Amino acid sequence: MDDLETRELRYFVAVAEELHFGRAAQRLGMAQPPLSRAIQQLERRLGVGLLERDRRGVALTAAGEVLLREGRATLDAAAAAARRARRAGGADGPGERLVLAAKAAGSHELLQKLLDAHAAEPGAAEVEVLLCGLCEQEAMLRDGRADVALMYTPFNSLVGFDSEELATEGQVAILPAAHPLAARTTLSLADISDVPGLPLARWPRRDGGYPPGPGPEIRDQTQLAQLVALGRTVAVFPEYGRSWLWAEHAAVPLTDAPPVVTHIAWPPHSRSRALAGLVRTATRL
Amino acid sequence: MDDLETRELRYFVAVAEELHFGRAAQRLGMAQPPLSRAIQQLERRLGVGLLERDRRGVALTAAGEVLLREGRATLDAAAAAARRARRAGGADGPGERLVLAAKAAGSHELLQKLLDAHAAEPGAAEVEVLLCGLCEQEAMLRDGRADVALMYTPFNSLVGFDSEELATEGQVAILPAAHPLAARTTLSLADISDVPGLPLARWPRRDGGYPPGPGPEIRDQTQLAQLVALGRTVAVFPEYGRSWLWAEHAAVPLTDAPPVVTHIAWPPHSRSRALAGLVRTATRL
DNA sequence: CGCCGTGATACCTGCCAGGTATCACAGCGC
DNA sequence: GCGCTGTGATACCTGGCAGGTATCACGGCG
Repeated sequence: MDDLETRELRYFVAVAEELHFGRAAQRLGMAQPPLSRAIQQLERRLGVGLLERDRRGVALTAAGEVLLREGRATLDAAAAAARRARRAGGADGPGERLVLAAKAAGSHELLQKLLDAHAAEPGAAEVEVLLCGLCEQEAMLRDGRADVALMYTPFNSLVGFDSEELATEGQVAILPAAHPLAARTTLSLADISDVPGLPLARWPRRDGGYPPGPGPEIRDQTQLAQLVALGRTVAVFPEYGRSWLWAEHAAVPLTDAPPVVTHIAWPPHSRSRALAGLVRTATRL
Repeated sequence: MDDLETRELRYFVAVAEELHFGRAAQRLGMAQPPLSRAIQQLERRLGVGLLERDRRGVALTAAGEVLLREGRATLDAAAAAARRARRAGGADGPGERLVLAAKAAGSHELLQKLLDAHAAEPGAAEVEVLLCGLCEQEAMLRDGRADVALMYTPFNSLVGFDSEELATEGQVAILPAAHPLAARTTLSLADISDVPGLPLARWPRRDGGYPPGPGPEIRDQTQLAQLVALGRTVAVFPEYGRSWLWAEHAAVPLTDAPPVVTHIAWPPHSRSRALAGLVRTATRL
């Protein structure tokens, strides 16, 4: 059967995400009629209805859901192909360059040790560090902006990547130093989940949404630090968070929070010497 | 930057595989000049040389190698998107259908048990079994011909898939019943690797090539069975091979061959109820 | 009953993918 | 040396299709 063109997938993904032909067309920088036509053609070629148009917006069919998921993966793969090929050709003079994606709020100590150890290796590839927000490493690996990433389970998902475990650590409660609970030597999740006047901070889920609850929605570490210092919230955070604590903060170990495991992860089928070297260095730390 | 179209990737992959514009064009069902032009355009758009033309054939540059690997993955993803969407829409009447890929020469017992157990589950999805050759399950999962597969490490690679371990077993030497070694109760790899007049059969590697050596190149299990029965070769094979032995064959356990682990594997990010049910059934066997 | 806002249709046009014919060049047999 | 063959590149043309504009059909809503 004839293949899907990435153009068609781009169009479909835009419509499926917006659930609105007009807005999708605008986002794609084109007029609405050709977009409608393109989607109709796609449906005819696949022999399957993708969208349920009912005069008041648009809904995905089961087949549409599948194509949205697989289409996104395909577009990521295409973007990755372009980026990686471009990079492989651009800098063939000084040897390969690696792009390492890491959470900006991640463990500075580990990152520093990894970069130092790698730089000390003879013939090590140059490593560019790409710091990202809370959950973007996965997307960066998938679409080729990064070659390798530091990921933290259970926050990041390792599904679809190769990885090696680097370290395991507990989590702490980060709370205002002045709060009575800050004096405790250990806490449990139950202790901090229903404190009057000190709601539990809410981290974004993988889909970008937030779990329900009274606490503030956290977008980055700075914001969290400020909120805790102001006495407005308490948060669960990995041990390495101790390194950025303010005087107004206190960290108390949590006995029953799930442990956080740091992994180094990379796209499957990557077989470059530079990447292998960095991974080897990392596992030896 | 503007995306790559799958058309361009198809063209490039064809040329990169053939290393010959004329043959590639023929394979693509088009004339050579537009193909040359398309590749030139692609190189200009990426800003990177992909092929080294030197008047006597064509060679891949470093960037070309990268684009070949990533391009194949992208094309597989696109094919998978089309197939899975088509299937998701086609059979929405009787519930989801699953396509299970399994090696034709794999363990019949395990497959039978899995299918029986799954069929006994209430509300189980219909499972279509797709039997394939020696190493095709990976490609089938990647390009959407199958939804889930039984894979055998170390023969299959699990890189890029999610999987669960199902069983572990040893390997046996399969040799002519009349041969003196057939009388032994156990053997080591050293015992069978240099037997005069009985060379070791060579299995295909993952890239489709064969390791060097004097023994015959094996393409399927029937061929192997015939060769062993004729006294022409000895082969290393998982325990489950005992089920298809002929009277002319003997199987002797190998003490130092790597164990074979059976996994059930599926593409990452598959989150269908039907698949989850089959995997759950499999892990409970 | 007009008036939006939705997606679909009709129709036109310019671009580009692809075809044919040909070139430029390197090896090679004589 | 001189064709001959086989390589990829170039020149030029054409048809189809992607995309634009104008408009329709229709459902909610004041």
